[in-house]
Amino acid sequence: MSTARDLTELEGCVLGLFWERGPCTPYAIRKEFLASLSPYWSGSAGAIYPLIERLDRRRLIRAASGAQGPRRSKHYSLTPAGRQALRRWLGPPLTETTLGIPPDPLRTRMQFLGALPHPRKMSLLREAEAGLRMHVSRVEENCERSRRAGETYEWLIARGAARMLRARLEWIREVIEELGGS
Amino acid sequence: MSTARDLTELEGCVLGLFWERGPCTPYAIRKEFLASLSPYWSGSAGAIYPLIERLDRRRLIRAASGAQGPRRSKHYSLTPAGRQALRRWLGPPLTETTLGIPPDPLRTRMQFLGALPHPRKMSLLREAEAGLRMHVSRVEENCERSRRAGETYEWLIARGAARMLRARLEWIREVIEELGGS
DNA sequence: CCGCTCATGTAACTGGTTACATGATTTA
DNA sequence: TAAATCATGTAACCAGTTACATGAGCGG
Repeated sequence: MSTARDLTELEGCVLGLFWERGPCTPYAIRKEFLASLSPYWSGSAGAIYPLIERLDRRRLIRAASGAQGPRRSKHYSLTPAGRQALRRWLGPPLTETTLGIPPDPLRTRMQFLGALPHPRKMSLLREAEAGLRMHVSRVEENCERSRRAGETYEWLIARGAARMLRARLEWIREVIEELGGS
Repeated sequence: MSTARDLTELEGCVLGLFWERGPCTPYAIRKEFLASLSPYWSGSAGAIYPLIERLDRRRLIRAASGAQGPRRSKHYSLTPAGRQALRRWLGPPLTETTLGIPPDPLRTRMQFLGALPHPRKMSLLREAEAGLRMHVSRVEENCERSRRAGETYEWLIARGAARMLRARLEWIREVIEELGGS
């Protein structure tokens, strides 16, 4: 039963954050996204606040009854239904969208590389390599930091991101090698 | 000059396809997306047709003047402005969004794995491993096929996807190893 | 007390999804 | 010729973006 509309990535993620940190304010959630290293999570106010309201209306979170911190900020926390929705969102089962080839705007662009004159093509590739190298090192620092701090999950996540970035970097090098003399 | 609104990923990609294949019908473009191995590209009619119209209105493509194939299908082709827009979209420069940590719904979920009871957690991980393995082998076949056919770009793209999937697979194994005992 | 940033919101827009509709062509 | 599927669309909806607004609290 319960065809209660599936959660979006952002919704699932917000529920997850409420689970992770217990009662907290919308802004605390929002900051999490603002601080994210991935540009995918914008944390724009126009996304978060209406979303919180939605979750509230669906009784997946509720304004924490107990007295809260300093002043006038509404704290929300996960309801049992919310916890269940979170688990459902996590899976199993995992969907095709979760497991399949993830989108990658860089890869997409590479497909049409031939539309650029050779010099520009090469400078694009060099820029990509440099940028990726920078991102890799930044994420790997992060990785190291959370490992030292013993935050297992954070560490695993950062590691996943690092592996992905490194795969992209090695791939770009392969592309350069392949197209270098064309 | 020309603050002509940036192209979306889908728009850029469609221009790229017109570049790749020359004059063709909206449906031919659409089929390309429908055939994609990545679930990210849905190829829904409601996305493609209005988009084609948009590109037409912006003079980035135009209905091919010459006589076309069999009957009553409008062929479009890239205009010079369209070609330029494509190159601009490709870069350089590359944006943060293009180079930064790409979104990965699987990685996102892993962050909240702790919300699942241990057995369910493990079965989720096993499902992920199995699914990824399947995807990897499927994409690697593709890779091999295009290598044999000598389609350099297709091959590079497939290779990028394969590397990404393999990175995810290895990562999931690492997660399993790390969490296996608890 | 003045101004800055915090925290919460909202209105307008936009690109993409879902689901349906419709003629044209092919196939059984 | 009847049924299927090709090819093109469209209407309603929806989540997220951009840009603006606002009051509360705090630091000079």
